[in-house]
Amino acid sequence: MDDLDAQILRHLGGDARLSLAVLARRLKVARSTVQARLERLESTGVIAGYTLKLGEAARASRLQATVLLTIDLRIQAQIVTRLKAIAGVERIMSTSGRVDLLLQIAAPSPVELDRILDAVGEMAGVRSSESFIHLTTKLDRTV
Amino acid sequence: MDDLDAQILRHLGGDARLSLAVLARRLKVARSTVQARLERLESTGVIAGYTLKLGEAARASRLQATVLLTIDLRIQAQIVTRLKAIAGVERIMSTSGRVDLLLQIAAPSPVELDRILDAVGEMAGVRSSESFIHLTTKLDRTV
DNA sequence: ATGATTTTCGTCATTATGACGATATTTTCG
DNA sequence: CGAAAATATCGTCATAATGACGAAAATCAT
Repeated sequence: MDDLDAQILRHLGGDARLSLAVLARRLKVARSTVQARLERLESTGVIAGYTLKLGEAARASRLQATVLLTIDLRIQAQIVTRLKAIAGVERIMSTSGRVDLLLQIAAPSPVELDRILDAVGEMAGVRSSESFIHLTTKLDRTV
Repeated sequence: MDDLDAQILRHLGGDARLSLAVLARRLKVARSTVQARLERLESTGVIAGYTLKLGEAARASRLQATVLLTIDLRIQAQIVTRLKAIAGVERIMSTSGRVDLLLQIAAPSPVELDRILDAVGEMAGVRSSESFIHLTTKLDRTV
């Protein structure tokens, strides 16, 4: 993970569909160098994959929410497994702090979001849940 | 936004570096059709961009945190502007619920993370802040 | 220093891209 | 309904990018 790797990550973080050839010209190295570097970054698990960022036009039909959960930690693994089985659950993180798990949820409609939030809140082992519905995204420069 | 568009989004969501040609073969339409569709999805703002997902190998050297803020809503715009100026702030969302803003923060070290959290917490107009440091990512199928 | 290992480079055959005119399909409205 | 207009899809060029791989350069260990 030297400077060249970092630059590759930064450029692809900005536009993951950049061609190897263009990237190589920008970084002023041979195309095959970038190709080798990228293969290594992928195979060593530095890069987990490539995805797209939806714009406002698409987010309009997508309600999102963040949920804080405190749970019975003895059955955390079980809870995580059951959360994964819910389609709208997009991210699950364990945290240090007042809560144990942090979820990010997406649903196509308020009704559906409500259904998911209920399902999560009433799951066995979930002691408390608090949810925050996303209104507008003011910034998103997620890597 | 018909079914073909949705399929294009789904495939590129899974792997944003798929070539147009491969994508077209998978969807069994002409490559130029996918090309035209994709150009439209991009120009109409359905797709905001393409980015990469970092794997555990890269996340190891990246501390992340979620922060809940209640603020003086009269100067929300100003606060958002100042938050954007902080390098580690990756996402800012306004929310309905007990808090006003939800931040996602990333830093290369605990010291740096602490510095950012302090800077945010002591910002003028911020009434209260609560932060949750991410320990492990149990699931990430963010679109 | 020198042999081993890793990294970078150049190049070939194959495949993908951008551009665009030609069909086909859908929409509009008399 | 049915013809004109507008969209969408397709096929096909010339150009560019990719994957593969051997050769040259740089780095590392002893």
